[in-house]
Amino acid sequence: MKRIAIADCNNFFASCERVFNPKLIKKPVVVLSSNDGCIIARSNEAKALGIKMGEPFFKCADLIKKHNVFVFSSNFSLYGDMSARVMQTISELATDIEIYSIDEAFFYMQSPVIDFKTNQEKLDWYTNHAKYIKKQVYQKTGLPMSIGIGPTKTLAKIANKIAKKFPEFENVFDITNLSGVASAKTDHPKLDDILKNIEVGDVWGIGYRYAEFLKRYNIKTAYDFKQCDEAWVRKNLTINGLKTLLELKGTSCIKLEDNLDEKKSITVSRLFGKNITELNDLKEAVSYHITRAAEKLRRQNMSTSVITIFIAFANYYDPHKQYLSSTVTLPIASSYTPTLIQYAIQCLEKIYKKGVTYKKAGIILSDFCSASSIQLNPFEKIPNIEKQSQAMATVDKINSKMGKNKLFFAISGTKHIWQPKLEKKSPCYTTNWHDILTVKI
DNA sequence: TCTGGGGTCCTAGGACCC
DNA sequence: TCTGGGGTCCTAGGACCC
Repeated sequence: MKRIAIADCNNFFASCERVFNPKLIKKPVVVLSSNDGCIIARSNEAKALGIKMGEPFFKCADLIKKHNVFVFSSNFSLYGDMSARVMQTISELATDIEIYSIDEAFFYMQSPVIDFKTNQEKLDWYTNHAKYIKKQVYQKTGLPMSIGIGPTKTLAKIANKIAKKFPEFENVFDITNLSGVASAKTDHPKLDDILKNIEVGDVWGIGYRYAEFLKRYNIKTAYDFKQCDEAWVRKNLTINGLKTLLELKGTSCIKLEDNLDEKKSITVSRLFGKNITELNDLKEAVSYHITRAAEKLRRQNMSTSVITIFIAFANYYDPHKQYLSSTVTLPIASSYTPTLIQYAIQCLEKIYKKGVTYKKAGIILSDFCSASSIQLNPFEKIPNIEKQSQAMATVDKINSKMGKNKLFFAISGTKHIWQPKLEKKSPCYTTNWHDILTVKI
């Protein structure tokens, strides 16, 4: 039978930095999120120092200084490029690859080998083949990876955790091959032992909220969850929770997907460099975000018919509401920046409250259709789509040649007092502070 | 005009993932 | 306890239609 494997690169961003800088080998390395925010990747050495994932940078600055940790600002063009090479290598050795994130891919494995003595597939084939893939990726990219194998995506994810945790497995673990006893059966006692040692919140699909909820019912481990009543899970954790439960029991419910590269929505949002209160400043920010999103949309050759805008309060004056949002459905799908800005501003005006401070604005485009098949609405004034797309193509061309936002819409303004802090405060930890690689995305 | 039942669409919010 | 940004999916409730 087919196995599902999940491969992911160990400490991906930190490992990418290392590939091009041998000085970093065996040294603690961290990578920061945009806006200097927080730690988003750590090498094993940095983990060993107790630096936590997602920790705000300023909180661990002392620790970083003390242990000469190498700090990098994130460089997404580099990571994207490395990712493409990793995925290319895997796809040459597997069928039906699903690129799940920048550093993870699911793929199927099917043993071509039959053991003639027992008339069964050779169980070790999966582990050996995964080790081969891992080796190839390392040879071609210099990036270390781990691979977990299971009968379902959820169990493969658990196998992947084990592959990472116990060095004796050399970063490859097949949960369908426990002590050489057969295959994809999931009532193997050893599997239950594994699940008893996995916290329920560490199961793929069970997040912080559900984990807290389940703990109130004394469901603490993956094994406890596996014993739950299906109807109860369906009722309290929605259909997705039920799928997770069934997957733990060995029934595959979450299939591999192919064209994940066609986005169904596009979000652009940023915290402001400083809090703002004025409607005009919000308009500038929203227009700017819409402009960026529309560029992405056109690159996908899509038009959108739903725009959502949201603004987040700087202060929690209402614990139940941290932001305001408004959604509009366009009568005719569009990718024409001025049209999208016009609708977005209408939304903004609807929700804006005077006398409140805001820390963030964002926009979401959704419900796409192909730019060439826009449904016209007989009751609307028909836009000259041909002309509009020519105009946008020209703007896009100029901006891609001359630099982002060289040509922009007046409403986006020029003051940009809302813009995020750009000064990448390089804490000069002298000897170990490296030039930040900042590449325009 | 509020009397039954059924369906769809939209919106807001909540959960999850990396 | 959300620290940043970008995604997907599900559900409840209201509006509206026949």
